[in-house]
Amino acid sequence: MHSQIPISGFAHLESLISFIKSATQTTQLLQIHAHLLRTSLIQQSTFSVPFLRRISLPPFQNLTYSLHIFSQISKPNVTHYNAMIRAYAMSSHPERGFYVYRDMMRRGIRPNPLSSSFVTKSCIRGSSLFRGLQIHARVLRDGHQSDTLLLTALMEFYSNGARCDDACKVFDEMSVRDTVAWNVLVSCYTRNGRTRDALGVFDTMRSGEHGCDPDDVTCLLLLQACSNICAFEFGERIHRYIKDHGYIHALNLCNSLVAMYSKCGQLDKAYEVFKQIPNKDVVSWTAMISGFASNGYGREAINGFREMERMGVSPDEQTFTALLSGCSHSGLLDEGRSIFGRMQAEFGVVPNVHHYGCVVDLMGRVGLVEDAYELIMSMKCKPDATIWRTLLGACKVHGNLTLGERVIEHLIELKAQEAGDYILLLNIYSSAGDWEKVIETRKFMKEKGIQTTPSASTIELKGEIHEFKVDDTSHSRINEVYEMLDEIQKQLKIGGYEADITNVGIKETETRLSYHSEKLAMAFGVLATPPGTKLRVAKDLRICTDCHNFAKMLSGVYNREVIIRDRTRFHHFREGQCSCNDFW
DNA sequence: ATAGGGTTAG
Repeated sequence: MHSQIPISGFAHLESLISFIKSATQTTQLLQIHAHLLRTSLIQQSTFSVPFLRRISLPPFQNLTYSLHIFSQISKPNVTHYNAMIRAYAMSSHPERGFYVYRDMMRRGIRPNPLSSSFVTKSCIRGSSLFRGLQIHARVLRDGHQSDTLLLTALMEFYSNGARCDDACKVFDEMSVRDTVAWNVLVSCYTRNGRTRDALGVFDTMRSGEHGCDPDDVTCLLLLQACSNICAFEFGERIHRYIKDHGYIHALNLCNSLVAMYSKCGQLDKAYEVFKQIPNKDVVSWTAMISGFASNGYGREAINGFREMERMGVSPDEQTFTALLSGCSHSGLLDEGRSIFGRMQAEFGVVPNVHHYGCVVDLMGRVGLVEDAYELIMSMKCKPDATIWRTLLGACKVHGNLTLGERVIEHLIELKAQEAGDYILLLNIYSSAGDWEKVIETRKFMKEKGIQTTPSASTIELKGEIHEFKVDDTSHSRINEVYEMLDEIQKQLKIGGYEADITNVGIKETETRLSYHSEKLAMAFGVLATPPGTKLRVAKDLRICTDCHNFAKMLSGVYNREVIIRDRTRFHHFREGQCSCNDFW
């Protein structure tokens, strides 16, 4: 035995507690356990609760042991129960926390706010909606609705179940809101697709009489939100806030800043932050490489990788995903293949679906669609829907009808076919002139009730985010936008633009042409900004050929730089050209 | 008296 347990006397009891709290080895725990049993101190929650805590939390997390201790306590009180609920909530059987909670009430022990807070956690981890609702009802009945920490847990619960409105309701009814509560609100908004509302919190949380200051976590969450919708100016504001509040030395925030600027198409800004990070880790390097890659600078991504090697930082899975995607976006076939080969041999990174996906994209891009198919079939890991979709996209570009049909079969087998897949197939048929199949597929889609989900595009103007969807008329200046769009179409026609009729997404509605959301966003940009202003649009799906042509023409005719970030990459339009070589 | 929270940084 390395250290001795304090034997007796009141003064020693305190050191016993600290001994429990600092125990790092199982032998120590067993020793303490024996002592607690011998002295019957185990019956006192002062000792048994810290002990339970110690063994149920990392590094031990020994649930069997926790249960054993719990059974040796003759009259467990609330705190004992709480410790057990918590242990279960954090275990791989979170739902058992609820059983303990119920058992506690059966024995006539009233749960306190802390019990409810832990059991809510167990519902979150176990995704048990109904039980969570029961707990909320009980919390209200027990009059615990003024406990900020408990209500925060309940917000998380609703946020986790995609019930954003309920989470907001809990938040609204909170009497005291601290920074953590606000952070949960931000996280709730971003996780449930309400990015603009998330950004709005940055200002609302500071105003009002009980205002809270955003902390490092808030900044991290908001930077993510900015990345999602290309909110560059907003991102800059947060960057300033980070500097002003002394968070600039936090590595996670710096890495997030690099990612945010990259995802807003501002590589220079990303690099500026990147080069000032003193202790760059894998994440920093990967963020930068990924920034180069998605903005179409495949060579720079590869150079970045070399530099990273020189600095002695070892790459991981995600570094290679970034690198390979850079190769595919820039059409660097040989480089991509070489990296793919070195990856496992030199760095011991086993290729995953994403890595294969990039190589498939790379091969598909240069027309090696059959080879890409063979590669997918030879994979050790199970092909996912995305990789099949990548190949389907390549089939569309190269007009490979038979392979396209085979790929759809695989998607059907995975039960993962989406509207977009059929749209691609439709496009393959229509560009091949096979109208019979077009009609057939359309009919099939209608029968199966496959509907196209309207995609959204956002554009930021003076820090304010404007969102557009197809046929969406909710924007306050929508009529002007449509007028402007008609005007632009007219101008572009003079320049030789023609709507791509092989594209199925465009249809006439009763009143006006139906435009893709990115066109609406661009038109709004032209309308609402002075001539020459750069337009930055973010889109949640991939841009289509027609909109791509439209943007190219617009950048020339209107002399505007346009940046569109779609689901997979950036398109920098300038003087009638696009930086990408995405087969358009 | 004892006891609690938010972030998969790429």
